[in-house]
Amino acid sequence: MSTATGQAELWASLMQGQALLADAVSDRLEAEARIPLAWHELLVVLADAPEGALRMQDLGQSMWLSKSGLTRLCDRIEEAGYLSRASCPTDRRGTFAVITEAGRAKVREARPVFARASQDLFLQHLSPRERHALESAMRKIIGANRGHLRKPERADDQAQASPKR
Amino acid sequence: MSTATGQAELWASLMQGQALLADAVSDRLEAEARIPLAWHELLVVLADAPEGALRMQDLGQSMWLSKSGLTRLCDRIEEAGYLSRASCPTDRRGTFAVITEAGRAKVREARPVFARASQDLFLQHLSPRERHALESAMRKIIGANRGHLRKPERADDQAQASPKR
DNA sequence: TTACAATAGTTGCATACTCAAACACTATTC
DNA sequence: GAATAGTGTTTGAGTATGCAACTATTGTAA
Repeated sequence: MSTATGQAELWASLMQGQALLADAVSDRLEAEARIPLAWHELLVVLADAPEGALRMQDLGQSMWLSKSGLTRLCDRIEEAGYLSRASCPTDRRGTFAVITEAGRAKVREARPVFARASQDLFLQHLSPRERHALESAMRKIIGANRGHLRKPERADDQAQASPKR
Repeated sequence: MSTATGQAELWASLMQGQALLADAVSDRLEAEARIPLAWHELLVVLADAPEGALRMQDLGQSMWLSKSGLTRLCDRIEEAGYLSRASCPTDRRGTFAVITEAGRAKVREARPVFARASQDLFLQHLSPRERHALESAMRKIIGANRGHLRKPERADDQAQASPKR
């Protein structure tokens, strides 16, 4: 019977908790490793990629950002010296984002900070059961809304797409 | 055995799922009730307040926005005619945000749309057990990070607060 | 009652993001 | 082998947000 009001509260707790958590981790990363959370996320993807290099397009798939958002994020990171761009030899439209040595050093510095923050501010407060339940629930939500990915640029799963306002 | 890599994935699923969900609900609200999610959230708070009126400050506590963010959000909603400002008679520094009749009408229109979207895109995919687990987990996270609320303006729970960058 | 600190709200500036249009190439087709 | 359509990335314009500084008002204290 706590279902009537519980709906709004479930929504609120998810929205607020995620925001609060992201914010707390972000601040800690910024304080202890002097790097924004988004930079860290991008650089980690890059650092783990084969040559430390990825096409913008591929990077975009991991990054949950619009194309232009990714371009500008890379601009900023590049300006800070943590990545550089290289044009693709086989397809000269393409651009590679390549992590620099400074970028790798920053990742080495930041990754444990992130892990610790995530542990302290997040994982530590959940039992293994809860972690599992949370991940399972979130996966279902992701699955249910997968079709909503606002990336009209990726033509793959765009069958009969309506223009959408 | 999925605990080692699972940490990163748990984080990712929470971040991505929340974003995807908020986005999907937001789009639906915009499509079916022609109102942004943030407006809906603010107007619902206002509609449920005693006289349909709340001090900016009190609104701010429910809204998860900085003071300036709230000011500007109210500016936009006011310009659309869904709320109006009234200065407080007893404390002339204060401003009330008051929902207008148009605002109430919009809330009547939007609230069921939101409820349906929330049902379809979110609640429907979770069993009662999962809902409970999700809310419990998120509450713990909120509790653990409560001290992080980036609102230095509220002096209440700021005991020994360090300046924080 | 003048001075000083605290509070409520708004404004200027800088940042980050999206959409849509532009640009630079590549692939296709006649 | 030009036109045309399609892809990959960047750029331009508009919007939302936060921080810090500012205005206006209230409370406190000499």
